[in-house]
Amino acid sequence: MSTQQHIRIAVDAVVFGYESQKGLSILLIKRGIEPFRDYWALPGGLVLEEESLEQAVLRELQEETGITLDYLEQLYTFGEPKRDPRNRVISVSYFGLVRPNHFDTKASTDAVEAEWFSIRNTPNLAFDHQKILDTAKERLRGKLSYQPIGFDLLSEEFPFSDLEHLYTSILEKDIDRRNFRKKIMSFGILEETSKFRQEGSGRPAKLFRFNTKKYKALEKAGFHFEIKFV
Amino acid sequence: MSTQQHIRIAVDAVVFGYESQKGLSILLIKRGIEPFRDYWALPGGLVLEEESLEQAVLRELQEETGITLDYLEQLYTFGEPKRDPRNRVISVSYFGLVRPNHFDTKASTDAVEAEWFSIRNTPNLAFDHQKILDTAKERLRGKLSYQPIGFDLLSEEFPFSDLEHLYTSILEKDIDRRNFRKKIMSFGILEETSKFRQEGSGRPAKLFRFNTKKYKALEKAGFHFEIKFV
DNA sequence: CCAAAAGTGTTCCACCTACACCCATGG
DNA sequence: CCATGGGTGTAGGTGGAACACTTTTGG
Repeated sequence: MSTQQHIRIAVDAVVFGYESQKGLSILLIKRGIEPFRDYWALPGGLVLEEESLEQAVLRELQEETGITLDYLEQLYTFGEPKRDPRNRVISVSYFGLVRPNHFDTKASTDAVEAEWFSIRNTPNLAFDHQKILDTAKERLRGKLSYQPIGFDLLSEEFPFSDLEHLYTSILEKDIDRRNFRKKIMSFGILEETSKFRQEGSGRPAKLFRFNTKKYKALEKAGFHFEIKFV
Repeated sequence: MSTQQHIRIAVDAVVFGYESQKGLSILLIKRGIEPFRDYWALPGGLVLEEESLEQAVLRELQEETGITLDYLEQLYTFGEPKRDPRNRVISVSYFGLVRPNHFDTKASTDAVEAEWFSIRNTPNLAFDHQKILDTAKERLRGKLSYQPIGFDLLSEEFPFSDLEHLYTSILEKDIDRRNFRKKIMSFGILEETSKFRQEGSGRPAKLFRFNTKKYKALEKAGFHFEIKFV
C-alpha cells in the first residue's frame, strides 16, 4: 500500500449488431485526440471515481454513440504495461449486443463520430483494440452455441430465417434448415405470433418472438440451451 | 484524460487444490494489516507499475504463499466503488489450479500465514472475496464439463478413481463408473503407465497420465472435450 | 409460369444410459 | 475368508444427421 500507483483504469465496449442483409457489424468511434488521433477505436474511456464499471461503460456509450444496449457482459481485462503508449491504462472490456431497432447512433455530446462497420471490413484500430475485438468475436461465437444470445441481435419479432442466417453467417458453417428449426422449436422457447413478414418475393414468413420467461424457467429446471454444428 | 483518478488496481487469486481424501481446497492467507486485519483473504495485492497482470498474480502468490501453479487464467474483474472500505480498488481476479505435489506453501517472505482450507469449511473472508470465490467455484464446475482441466488438479500419474472422485465431489453428482471410464477412454487422451498404486486394501490401481500433446492435436482437429451428467 | 424464399417428415445410425458381477490385494 | 476398492460388457432407447419436395408469394 506504500507505493503510489499511476495506473489508470478504463472501460471499452465491443458492441455487435446484426442485420440479415449486411451481416454482423461492430460499433466504432473516431478518436478526436492523441494518441491515435483520427483512428477508429472501441467506444470507452476512463472510469470515474464513484461509478461502477458497468455504469462507466453505459455512460461512455451514451456519450460517444447514444446507443442503447440489449445485452451487456464483461469480456476480459487487458492490462499489458505497454498497451497505451503514454501512461499505463488497464482496460476492462465489455461485450454488448444491440437489436436492429436500436441501431441509431444519436448525435453524441462529445462531437465524436460513431459508425457501424461490417465485421468483414473493419479499419485499423487504435491501441490493442483489434485484440479486444478478436476476443469478443470468439466469445460471440462461443456463446451462440450454448446460450440463446442470438435473440438479442434480432428484432423482438423475427422470421425464422433471420435466426438461420445469423447462425450460419457468424459461425461460418452450413446448417440443415430442417434440423435447425426442429431443434430450436423443441426447446419451446419461441412463441409464434400471428404476424407475417415478406421481403421482396417469396412466401411470407411467420414471425416469432423469444419467450424470455419460459427460458428462465427452463434454465432453472436444469435445461441447457445448446446448438451444435457438424 | 483531464480528471485525475485515485482508483487502484489489484489482483487476487483463487487457487484450488484437490486430494481424493480431503476433496477440494482453496489457498488463503491471513491478513496482517488493516482493513480486515486477521481475516482470511485471497492471496493478492496491488499491481506494480511495470508488470503485467499475470506477473502480478504470480509474484504475489510467490511472496505470500510460495506456491507454484499448474494452471492460471483470468476469472473476472470486480470493480464496485465500495468493495474496499478505504480507497477504491479494482480487483482483477484469477483462477488457478495446483497439483497435490505442489501443495507445499514454503515460508513466505512477507511473514503472512498461508493455509489450505477445505472448500466445505472456509472462514469469513475479507472484502468481497467470498463473492470472488463463488465465481471461481462456478467457473471450476463449468470448466470441468467442457475442458480437460481436472487433470491439472491431479498428480502427473493418477489412478482412474481419482478422476472419478474429483468429478463426483466437485460437481456433486453421481456418475456411472463404467460409462464415465468408457467416455474418457474413448477420447484417447489418457496414457496407461505400467505402474500401479494401492491405498490401504483393495486391488491396486493402474496409473494413467494425461497426454497433453495428443489433446492439443485433437483440439486443433476440431475435437471438443465434454463430460455430461444426468 | 418462373423465381425466390418458407415450410415440412422419415429413416438410419451413433452414442448415451442403465445395469451387476468378478478381480486383486490386505488383514 | 472377509473387506475394500478396481475393473469390465451388453442391450435398449434417444437424439442427431442426412436427405428433397411442396407452398406461397411477386414479377
